[in-house]
Amino acid sequence: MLDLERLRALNAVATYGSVSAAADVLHVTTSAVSQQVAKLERETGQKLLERNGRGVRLTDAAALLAAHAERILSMVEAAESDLEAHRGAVVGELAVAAFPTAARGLMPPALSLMAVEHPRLTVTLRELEPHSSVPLAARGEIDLGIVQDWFNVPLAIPDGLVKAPLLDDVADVALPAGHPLADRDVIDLAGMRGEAWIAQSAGAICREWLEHTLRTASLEPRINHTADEYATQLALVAAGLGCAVIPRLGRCDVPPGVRIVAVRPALTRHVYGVWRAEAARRPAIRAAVAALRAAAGA
Amino acid sequence: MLDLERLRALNAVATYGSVSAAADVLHVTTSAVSQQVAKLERETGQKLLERNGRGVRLTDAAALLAAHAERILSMVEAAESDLEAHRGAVVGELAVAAFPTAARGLMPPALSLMAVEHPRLTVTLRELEPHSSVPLAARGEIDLGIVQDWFNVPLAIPDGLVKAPLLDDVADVALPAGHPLADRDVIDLAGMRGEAWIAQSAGAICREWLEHTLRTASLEPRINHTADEYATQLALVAAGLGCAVIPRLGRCDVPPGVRIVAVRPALTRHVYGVWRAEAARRPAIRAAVAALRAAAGA
DNA sequence: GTGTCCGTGTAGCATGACTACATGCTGGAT
DNA sequence: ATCCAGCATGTAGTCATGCTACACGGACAC
Repeated sequence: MLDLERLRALNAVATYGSVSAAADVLHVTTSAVSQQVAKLERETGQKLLERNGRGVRLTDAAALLAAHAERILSMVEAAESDLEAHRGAVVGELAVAAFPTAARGLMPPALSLMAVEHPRLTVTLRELEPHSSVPLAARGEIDLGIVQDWFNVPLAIPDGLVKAPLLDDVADVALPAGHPLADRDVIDLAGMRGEAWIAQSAGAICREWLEHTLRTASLEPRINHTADEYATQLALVAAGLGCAVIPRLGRCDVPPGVRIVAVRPALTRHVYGVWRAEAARRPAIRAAVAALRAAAGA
Repeated sequence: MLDLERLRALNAVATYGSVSAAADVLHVTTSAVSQQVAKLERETGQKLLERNGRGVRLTDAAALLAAHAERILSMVEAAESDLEAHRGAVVGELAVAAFPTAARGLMPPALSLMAVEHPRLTVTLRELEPHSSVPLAARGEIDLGIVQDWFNVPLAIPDGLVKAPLLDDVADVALPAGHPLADRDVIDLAGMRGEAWIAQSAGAICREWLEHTLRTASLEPRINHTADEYATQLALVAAGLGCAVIPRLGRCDVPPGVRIVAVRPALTRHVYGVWRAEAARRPAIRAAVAALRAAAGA
């Protein structure tokens, strides 16, 4: 492997025309330059300098190598300045995971914003539930996790992760159009005693929250159908098979036969970002959080 | 000024994912790699590696610098290759790897030829399967790899490597002398339904090719003995334990009790050389390829 | 010839890169 | 909970390498 310092010596000789001028420029003695070029000759197996009167002349090989050296050295310099410019800049790669409704309701505008403001940052998105994304964030497999919890069921965040709120999202109740409460402007949960519910399957955060919330309101949860995707839940509601709680964030079009009614007091979930404490200073993460908040406010 | 060796260390860490893997590839201790990167951190004033579990992860700055390093190192290599091409003389060292039958059927005459025509070139040979030699060639640990694939199962060549065909080799079937088909001049595969086969162990290129070929001919591969060396396969055939596919290149003496029969259509494998694109102009490589082709034609 | 300029070779010193070994931390197995 | 293996980092010592200072030899000008 060629050595950069030697290439620099050769290039200086080529540029300034003599060993002594090159030595001046490089702030070393002529002897040092001479030795460097001599080593380059030994390494490449080719004669590079020939005596010419009181000075030296470059051989063809030396001219060729010096031309390469010129380009290589300028690339190295570009790398240095790029690295210097990077100090505090938003560049590189950022792996983000978001739960489904955030992935479609929050990420697209945030990604667009970042693409404009930080074109040198490559963001990759995975749709993951918090119980998957939190451990992945903890061990650094993703850089940023978009997670949620409900106001009355906080999500456990392990040590080493920090979180910051992004937005609060309100959920409404979806009722079949023919339901007695379907035309109200707002209802309260206590009025829903005895209803059949459609919810996520057991273990999902929203399911556990729903059960917990209903029990808190002294209603026994009766969940007779499960579907992880809200579009499916809405189709089940439209078929008159029960009620469902549908967050506003990332809500899809509501099919005919479904009425959306607000709940009092509001059912609120908190959406926030989590990332490794060690990575907290990464400009990319700060930029992503800023973009997510801007997208949430819009 | 950044140092090439340090960039190489960082790039190896980026490429191979850990300090210890990089140390292996660079043939130094982990301590050396760690110290090199630490110095790079001091020089650039930026953190490059952070601990991540038992390993390390690259910071954004490190990823950026590694990407630059990749390009710079490839330019340096191109400069070396160009300089060698300028000289035109075939001298120096050339590390070649060849799969077994090529190592004995193709390399000896090629090496003899090169010894005569290019006495100042020192060629060293390693016997390696393509799946070993291709990555070694990709990272420059060998200069030239002699690899093979079968006409119907092409070998994947990573970016940065170029290939050139050397010869096409035909394989025949080895049968026990008492086999009903043993006295044919030529047979076709479809006539071998139900035969027991002897082949390389699982994972070998020839083994996978045989299974693929038999399946293509609607024959279920029944491989009841495995042996990586053809001499062993032939001994098993001689003992009447099955049939085997034996290439002509590098074929050893056929023991008594074995008949070699051609197959129609011919079973053909392609043998070619692979080397790094950056080194393509090296006269040593061009000379080696020429010698290999001469040896193949002889 | 003599002096001056320039590049090369040699000796000695200082820097720095590598290895061997010890240490610290992590994650999985018992 | 404990032990163990894997990985990275830190330290001391050795060895290689680059530098300077200085001596030397060829080339041009007078």
